Amino acid sequence: MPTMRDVAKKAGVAPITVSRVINNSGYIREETRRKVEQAIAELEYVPNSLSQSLRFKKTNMIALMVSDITNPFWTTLTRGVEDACMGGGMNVILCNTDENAEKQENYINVLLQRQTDGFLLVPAGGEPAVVKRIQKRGVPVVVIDRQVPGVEVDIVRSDSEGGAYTLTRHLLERGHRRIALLSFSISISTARQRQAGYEKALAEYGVAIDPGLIRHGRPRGDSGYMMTMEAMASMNPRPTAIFTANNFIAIGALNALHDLGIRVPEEISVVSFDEMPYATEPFVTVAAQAPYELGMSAAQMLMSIISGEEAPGNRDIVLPVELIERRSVMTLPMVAQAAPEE
Amino acid sequence: MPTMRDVAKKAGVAPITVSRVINNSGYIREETRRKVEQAIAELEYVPNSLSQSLRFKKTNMIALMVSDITNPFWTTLTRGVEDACMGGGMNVILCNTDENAEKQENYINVLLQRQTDGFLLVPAGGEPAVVKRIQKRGVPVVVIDRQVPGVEVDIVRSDSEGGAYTLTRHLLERGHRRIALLSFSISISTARQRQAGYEKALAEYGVAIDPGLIRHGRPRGDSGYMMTMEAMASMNPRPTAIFTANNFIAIGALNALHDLGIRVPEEISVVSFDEMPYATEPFVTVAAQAPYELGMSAAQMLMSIISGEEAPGNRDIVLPVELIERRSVMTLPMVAQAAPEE
DNA sequence: TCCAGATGTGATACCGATACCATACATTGT
DNA sequence: ACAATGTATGGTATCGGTATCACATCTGGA
Repeated sequence: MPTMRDVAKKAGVAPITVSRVINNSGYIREETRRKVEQAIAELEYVPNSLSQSLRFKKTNMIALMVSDITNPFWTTLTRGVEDACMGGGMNVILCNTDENAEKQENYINVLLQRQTDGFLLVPAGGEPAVVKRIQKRGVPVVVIDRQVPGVEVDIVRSDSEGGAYTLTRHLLERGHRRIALLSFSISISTARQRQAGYEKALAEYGVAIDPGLIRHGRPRGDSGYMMTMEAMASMNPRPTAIFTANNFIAIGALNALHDLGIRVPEEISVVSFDEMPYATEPFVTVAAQAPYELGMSAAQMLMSIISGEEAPGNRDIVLPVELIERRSVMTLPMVAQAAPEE
Repeated sequence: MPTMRDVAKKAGVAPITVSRVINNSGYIREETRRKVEQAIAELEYVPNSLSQSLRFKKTNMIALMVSDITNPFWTTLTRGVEDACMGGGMNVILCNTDENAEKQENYINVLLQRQTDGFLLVPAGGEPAVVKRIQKRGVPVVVIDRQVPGVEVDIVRSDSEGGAYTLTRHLLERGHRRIALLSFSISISTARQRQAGYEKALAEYGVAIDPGLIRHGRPRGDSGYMMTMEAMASMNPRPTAIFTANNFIAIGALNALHDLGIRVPEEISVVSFDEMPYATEPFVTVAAQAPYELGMSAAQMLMSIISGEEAPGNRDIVLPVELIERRSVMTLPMVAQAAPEE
């Protein structure tokens, strides 16, 4: 690994002159530049950015911490972040927390030591302490997807409540009254907000909230499968529709229903939050977030905070969610249905 | 951001003493240790690993460059790499090349500048130059998934040829003779080897290879969709089975068949390389690779090369592929079939 | 002719942590 | 009593690149 000094020796100049050639700064005679460039080429010299980062106190790296790298929602978001950073000359360090606060803690420690310029954080565990710890070090943070209570921080997220409201209402309008909600831990704000949207729509239709129809597992396929199995066995009478709070729960639920021989939508309707891009045959009616745009705008905000263009604050950017109607919802025959209370 | 000097000043000692406390090296009086530890706690001091890396010429970072981060195959592999590195105290930088040689080149430049300790590379574009360039700098590389011609490098991959042979034979045994192969660019060695396995099985059954049944697109869903649409329109007579060379092509193909109203397996059989973990209802017979193990063993090999336990070489580790039989293959009625030429 | 400014190059110090050597005192053995 | 060793701490140089200041030499205008 040749260093700048090696190049300088070979070209017969001082190291600083090599630096000037590389950075095109200051005055350089044409002949000197030629000599230096030739030495660089011959040695295949590559500058060491560790020393540059040390000098400038700037690494041009930002960390993106997501909760589940196997979920296309997060990888699509990652693409948005990458594309936004590409332009800004920033590099993205992608970290997978697995919704595990301890893993998240470890990553943050390592990344702080590495002098990461900024954090894009999908906070695991819903603990405000993590965010505060980063902020205390003076490192910019933008939170993605979730709200964190009791911290002043910029957030970019989707309209969970609105999307859940729309989906639930979509079911209510088609005659459904017993709607199971298969969700994940309410320590995550999106789970709370999706439940709030569900309850708001039910309330508008004068339908009492039945806690027996609500389950909280984890946002993963196996959990969706188990919740569905359990729900179909224990919910009596059986719900006419299932609302799953994310894409992976939906996939698990569909697998469970298939294994139980319950047909969708003939015997039960299914709607879900999140798009399911890898479904072999997308047929589920969903409230689709815009993960790419989410990543893009969060990254842009973080970069402009890092560069000082914008001050850190407590912005709350909420991106809209789109209802995509497919074939997983059955309209029930009208039997003495209450009108909405509007 | 406090530095070691700040801590030293606060504790009334020299910086080197702080270093000794942190690293538990040399002799420290108990009282001095206490003072230093208190100063560290009060200032919330975090050591700067840039300077450590600069000093030790070791960053404890390895780069993992995969071709498509939205594909669960690669994210599962990534998990294997992460888990292997966790133990070795290594951090993983995940990069997504999108099968794009230029993007790959950029990442490698940045990572070389950042003094990355080693590379786990899924080479895009099949060019040996990339690998050589890294090796020339003395940075260890382990190639994953693909062979690179004309380079001495360690490789960890799956048995593409064997898996394709098994799948094709599975179809042949069930009476299929017109088998379409929907694959991706033969600049990628796995595409060549899967095609070789397909052709080997056909040859054993005395079936002539019909180039009209073979398509080369990209390993993505949209490409699978388009190839299938085109194939169904142009292949005459229509093949009785489709062999897709990876999971995303399979998903695209299934979507296309669904849109064309062609039922699987009643009207056409489908087999595929790679597991499809997010299928709502996994029913395709596949040759499943073991991506987690692939990542794990590649990472372990790289780490032992970095630590000097093993020397870099040209090992070729080939992991077996498992045939998982599901419901996407129909046994054809036996009409004057040639016996295999064994 | 002489000086202001442009042009071209180098020496030194610094970013933050630590290896190496030096120093100083305490303890032990002979 | 004194060397040998153990204990405890600090000064300095170093990793690789670059900002700052210093110092030449050259050019053009008064």
